[in-house]
Amino acid sequence: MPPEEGPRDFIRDIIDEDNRTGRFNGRVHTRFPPEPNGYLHIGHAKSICLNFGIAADYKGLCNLRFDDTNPAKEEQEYIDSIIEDVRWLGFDWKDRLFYGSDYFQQMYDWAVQLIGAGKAYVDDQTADEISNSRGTLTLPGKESPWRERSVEENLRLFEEMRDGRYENGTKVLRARIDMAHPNMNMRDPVMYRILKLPHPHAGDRWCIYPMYDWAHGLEDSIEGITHSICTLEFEDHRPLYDWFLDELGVYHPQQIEFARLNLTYTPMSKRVFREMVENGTVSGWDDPRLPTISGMRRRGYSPAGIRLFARRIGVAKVNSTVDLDFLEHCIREDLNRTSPRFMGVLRPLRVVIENHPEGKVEEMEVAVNPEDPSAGSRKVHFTNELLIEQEDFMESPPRDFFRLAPGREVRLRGAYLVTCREAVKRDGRVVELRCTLDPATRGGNVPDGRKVKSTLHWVSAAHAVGAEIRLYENLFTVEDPMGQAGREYTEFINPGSLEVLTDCKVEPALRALGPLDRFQFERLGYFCVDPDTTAERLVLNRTARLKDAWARKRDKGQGAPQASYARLGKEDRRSSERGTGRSSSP
RNA sequence: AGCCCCGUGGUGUAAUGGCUAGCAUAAGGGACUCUGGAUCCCUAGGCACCAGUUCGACUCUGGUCGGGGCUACCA
Repeated sequence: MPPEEGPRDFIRDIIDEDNRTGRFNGRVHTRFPPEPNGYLHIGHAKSICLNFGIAADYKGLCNLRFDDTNPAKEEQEYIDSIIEDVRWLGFDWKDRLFYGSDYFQQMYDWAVQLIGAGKAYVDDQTADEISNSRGTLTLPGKESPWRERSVEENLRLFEEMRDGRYENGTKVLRARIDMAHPNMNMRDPVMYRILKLPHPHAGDRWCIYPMYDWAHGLEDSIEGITHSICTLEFEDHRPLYDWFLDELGVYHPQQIEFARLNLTYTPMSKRVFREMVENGTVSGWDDPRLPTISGMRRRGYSPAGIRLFARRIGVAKVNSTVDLDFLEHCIREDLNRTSPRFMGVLRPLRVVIENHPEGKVEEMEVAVNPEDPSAGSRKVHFTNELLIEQEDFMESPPRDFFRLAPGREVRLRGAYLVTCREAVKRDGRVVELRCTLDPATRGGNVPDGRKVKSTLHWVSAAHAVGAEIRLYENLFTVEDPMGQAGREYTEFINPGSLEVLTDCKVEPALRALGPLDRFQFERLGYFCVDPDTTAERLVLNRTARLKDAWARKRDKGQGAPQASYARLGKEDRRSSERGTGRSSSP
C-alpha cells in the first residue's frame, strides 16, 4: 500500500500523544473485527481503511479478526466473503487472520478467575426477569436473588453450564458490578449465555458463548492491540471494556470511538440489505445497486476509488451524512485516470455516409486513454454505415444544442468531420441520417482549423457487437429513507433503479475483456463487464455517468432544478418521452 | 428523567491560545479541449448562542440552545 496520506484526525492525535508518552512503547497495532453475520458494506470500508491506514501510516500492524461469538447468526459464507472483500480493497493482514472463537478457552479461564474473585456469578433468572430487573434509564435495577451465591457454587455451576448440563436460557454468567449504575451497561452485564449450537469456526466444542462486551476487550488484549477503534454506539460500553481488563489485570488497549459513515440515499444496515435480497428488491448481496463491497465491485467501483473516498471523508465524532455524489466523484476521479476508453452506443441511430464507398473499411487510430499516453492506441473500424446515439441528434435543436442536426457539422471521434444532409423519417420518427464526410479531416483532424462544436461517439454497424447494458440509479427516492417519520423505507424504493438496455452496440474490442474489467465509454460514463457475460451475450454495467453539462443545462431549462444528472435519470426518461424509441425492456 | 458524546460554508473536514479561519465537494461564472469529460482560473458561502479567563479564544472554563447514543441471553 502506498502511504496515501490524509488530513489529520483526532484518532491520529491520540496515537501521537501515546507515542510521545511511550504508553505502548511506540507500537501501533489496530484490528478490523467484523462479525461474520452479513456482507461488508461501504461503512465497513471506512473502518477498514481507517484501521489498516493507521497501521500503515505508523508502520504498525492491523489484524483481521472475526468477532465470532454468536453462532446463531454467523456463517462460513460470510467469513469467506469478508476475507475476499478486505483483500479486494487492497489490504494485507499477512499471517494475522484471527478468530475470537480461538480464544474461548482463555476467556473461559478468565471468567473462572473473575468468579473466584467474587466478581461474577451464575444467574438462574430468565431473560425476561433479567430484563425487567435491570431498571430504567432513571431508575436503578434490582439485584438478582442469585447474586450472593458462594464462589464455590458459582464455579461448579459455571463448569456445569460449559459441560452442557443446562438448557438454553436457563442460566447465564453475569459480572457482579452495580445494579444501580447510571450506565446501564454496568448493571451486572451478562458475560456468557448457553447456546447449544455448532459454531462455524469452533465446531461443537462449546455450548456456552461469550457476549460481545466480555469477549471484545479480551480479544484485543490477547492480540496486543494498542488502539481498539470502534463506532460511537460503543462509547457507553468503554467503562465496561475497561472494567473487565482492569479486574483481570491484563494488558489493556485503548478503545476509541468514531462516527460511522452515513450516505444520502443509502441505508447502511445489514437488516435492510437482507430484506431487500430476500424479497427480491435486489438480485443478491452483490447487486450493483447495493453499497456492499461485493455490490460496488460488481458495479465497477475500484478499490483505489473507495480508498480515496474513505481518506477524503476523514474521521470524527460528529454524526454526519456524506453526499452520495461525493462517493461517485471519488470513483470517477480514479476511473478517469485508469480506464481504457471505448465507444459504445446505448440507443443506436443509423447513419449512412453517402460519400464513403460501401464495403470500404478504414482503420482509425484512437487513444486508449487520453489521460495516460502510455496506454497507447487502439484501432476502430470506419465504414459507410455507422451507429450513433439517438440523443446526439435533434431535428430542430435549441441554440445551445451542439450536436448533430440537419445541416450541422460535427466530428466523429477519431474519424472524420461529417455533415448531416438529411434525416430520414418513418412514422414521424427519425430512423436514419444521411451524412457526408470531409475527406480532408481523416483522423478527426481539421487542417483548415475550422471549429466544430462537438465530437460524437460512434461504431461501425457492420463491426459493432450487441450488448446488454444495465443502467443503475439510486435505490431510493429520498436522501434518508430510514428517517421518514411514520413511514417505511420500502415506500421510497426507486422503481427505476435498474434499467436494462438490450440493443446496445459496442466496439468489438470489448469482447476481449474479462469479468469485472472496468472501462469508459467515451462521453457516456464508466462501465464494467458483468459476470453474467457469456460467449453469446455481453453484459455491461454502468458504474457512473460522466458529468454531463448539456444534460444539466437542458434539465435546468426545463425547470427541473432538483434533477441531478447523477440521480434521477432525466436524460433517459426524456429521450423515451421524445419518442425516439427506447430500446429497453424493463 | 439519569448517564455518555457532539456542534466550523449546502455537504464532508482542517486549525491544538497568535498571519486574512485552510482543503475537498457541491453551486455560479470564465478559459481550454478531438469526450458538453478531464484540466485550469475566478466568485459567493462558515466558527450555534451568552458570559468568563487572556494582551489575544474556533481553540480554555461555565451556562444556554440544538443534535446523537444508551434500558438484547445482538455486535
